[in-house]
Amino acid sequence: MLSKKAKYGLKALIYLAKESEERPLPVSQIAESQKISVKFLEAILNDLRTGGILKSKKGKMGGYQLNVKASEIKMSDIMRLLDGPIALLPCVSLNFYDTCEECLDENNCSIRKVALQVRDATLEILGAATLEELVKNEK
Amino acid sequence: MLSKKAKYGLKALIYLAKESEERPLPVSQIAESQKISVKFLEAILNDLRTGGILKSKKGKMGGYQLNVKASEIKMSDIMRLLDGPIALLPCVSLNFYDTCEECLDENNCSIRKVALQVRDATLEILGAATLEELVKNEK
DNA sequence: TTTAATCCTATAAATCTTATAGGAGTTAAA
DNA sequence: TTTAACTCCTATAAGATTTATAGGATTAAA
Repeated sequence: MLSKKAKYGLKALIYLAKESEERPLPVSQIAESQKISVKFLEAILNDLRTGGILKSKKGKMGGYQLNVKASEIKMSDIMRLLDGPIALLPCVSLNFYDTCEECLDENNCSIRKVALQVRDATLEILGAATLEELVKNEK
Repeated sequence: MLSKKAKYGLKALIYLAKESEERPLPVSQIAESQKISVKFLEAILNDLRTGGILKSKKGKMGGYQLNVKASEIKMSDIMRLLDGPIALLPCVSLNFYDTCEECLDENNCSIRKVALQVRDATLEILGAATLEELVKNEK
């Protein structure tokens, strides 16, 4: 399940992609429009900045805006930054690979093989779902 | 990510499907073979029994065994029983449907549309991954 | 009657999620 | 040059979930 953090982040990014052409938008405005706690959203947008998806401008008239084109931001990128791994198992994660501590034989694990298929299918869909697409599909 | 509970449950079921023809196996034996805490596994197998996947025999010489054929137990069934919803959002869950509390307009949510695609793709794979298949693919 | 099981309830440690609070630093505008 | 409106950083904490552990009631075979 997506965490609230990820959902809030996604909604905020969709709002940003829709509303902002050039000027940055303050957290307070985004939070109000999406009914999100300002302080919580502040932390989320900061994570997205650290992750390279947003850029910020400090001080009065400052705020956040996209750091790259909406067509280049994948839903999988956003989810990874805010929720961590997408895969069902660490041993099939592309970006957060780790062994399963309780695994007795990784090369020969049938659960792993299924998790690999799920990962590939999921990433294909989440990769096609760019922020641009998400905005388009929001009527 | 799969929880340890789900991983343990899956491993235990694979072991049960492989080892047991007719007689039930005690939790202690399964736990030892898979290096799982006996008490924890006890709770897990009980959940699987309540969910209809396992049946149990009490008392001496008792234990757990499959309640239905391995070919009829899907990985998605097991995951639902032990970890709950498979979908990314409650609003696209088949078995645990609920509205997203923070959602302002469900019918018009582009995140939801993607989550729906992911759900369908995931369930297709997890549905094809029956316990029988999992056992086969364990070399 | 003993032994080996499941099954049930309670408790708890650890970790993760979802925040809240306060203030330091930065910048535009008055 | 002061004020107002921002981001950014750290700390704290409540609540939920995960991952167990403990003890004993109940059941059934030997």
